[in-house]
Amino acid sequence: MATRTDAPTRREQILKEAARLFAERGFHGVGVDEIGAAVGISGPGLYRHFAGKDAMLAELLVGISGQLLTGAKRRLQEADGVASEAVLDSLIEGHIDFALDDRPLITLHDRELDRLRDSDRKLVRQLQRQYVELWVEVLREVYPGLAEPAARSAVHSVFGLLNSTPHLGRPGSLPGRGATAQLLHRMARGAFAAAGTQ
Amino acid sequence: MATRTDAPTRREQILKEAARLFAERGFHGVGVDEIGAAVGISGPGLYRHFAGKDAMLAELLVGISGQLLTGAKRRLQEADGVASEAVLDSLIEGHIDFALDDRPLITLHDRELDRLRDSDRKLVRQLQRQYVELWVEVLREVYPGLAEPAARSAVHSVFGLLNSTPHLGRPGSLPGRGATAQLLHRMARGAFAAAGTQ
DNA sequence: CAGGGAGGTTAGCGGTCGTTAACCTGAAGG
DNA sequence: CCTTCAGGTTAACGACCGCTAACCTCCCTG
Repeated sequence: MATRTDAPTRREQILKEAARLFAERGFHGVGVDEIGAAVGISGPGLYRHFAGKDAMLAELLVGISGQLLTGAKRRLQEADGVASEAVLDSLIEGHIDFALDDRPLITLHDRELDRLRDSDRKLVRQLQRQYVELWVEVLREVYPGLAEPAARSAVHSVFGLLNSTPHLGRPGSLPGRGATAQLLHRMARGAFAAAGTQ
Repeated sequence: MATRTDAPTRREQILKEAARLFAERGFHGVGVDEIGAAVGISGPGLYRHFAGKDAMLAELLVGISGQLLTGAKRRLQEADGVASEAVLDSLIEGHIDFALDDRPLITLHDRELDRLRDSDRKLVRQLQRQYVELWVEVLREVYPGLAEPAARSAVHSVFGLLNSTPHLGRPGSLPGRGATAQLLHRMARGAFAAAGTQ
């Protein structure tokens, strides 16, 4: 884990605030002036850092999809030779960490995809598909009887389950991050088990 | 089941098309001219049927929440004296039917709530909360060991699982409606079981 | 110390969008 | 047969929004 200690760049500040605002009010519901104000500059000032409002969304969505995929690939590589069950657990854990720590991004991820330029959307879709296929492979190792279409549906459904964290109330009304993560993990495994047996 | 056989009113046509468009491109991403064109009239023509664009969204969201709650109450009443397990199954079945048959509405339901006027949003939230509480009660009858906060989290998560249907590809690439419904049902039960035991 | 680029500012343009105004039309009712 | 009204139409207004233009001000560097 290469933890960042240096201060975030202006670009990163902007992306973070833009993600929050987009998640709260939707891409079209947020003006560039608001995004600028959130980082203490005027709206047009943003154009020193991004080609346009679309470019911010694109960078966010490509970034999320890429991060998820990269993280999953790393987990798979690290767990070479390990039991499939443990790999599946590792994938679930990674996704939960992401869902709990980057709620706005998780929200955007499946909500504003259609607002992207064609080329960006295709890229994001491709990354997402790879991520799903990776899960499907591991899942079918754990449950060999599971047909591929059913496995894909099961993976999408568990993503829906894990990505429900934004609906779980503000962080604080929850029983605590650890307990929530454990609950989600158990439920995901339970859902997969129910999909894979019978 | 009081199946409608008469032709849909103009209002209903508009609501249906508006729901589809809002789900596809977001509330702010759709213009009134487009909604009008979808039912064969001009944009301003809509104002003979609705006070404004906001009013369409409000009616959609209030309608969804009300329908879900009403359906759930009916199911609970019909199943008086029946085992809690069967009641839970009935709730799940009802929610799945809704998610599979009214995908655009399911999408809107948790996506565009913040675009509502304060009073409408409060109403929708109240209906949603009642719906959740109803599930929580039944769930805790089936799994008495489950604490209330955990039960609420579990219910929200299972909603996320069931509401993932829009991500499962167009209806046709699926293994068939019946099979999909069964898979979702099994996974929901599996997730609840995992939440409720240990 | 000159100069140049990075990173701001404000003013304003062009387009879009929700909404209103004014007008039209066909069918129903007395 | 005249009236009324539900349900349309087009034109246009005002607001907002993304983006560009033009300008300013540090700070770094040769």
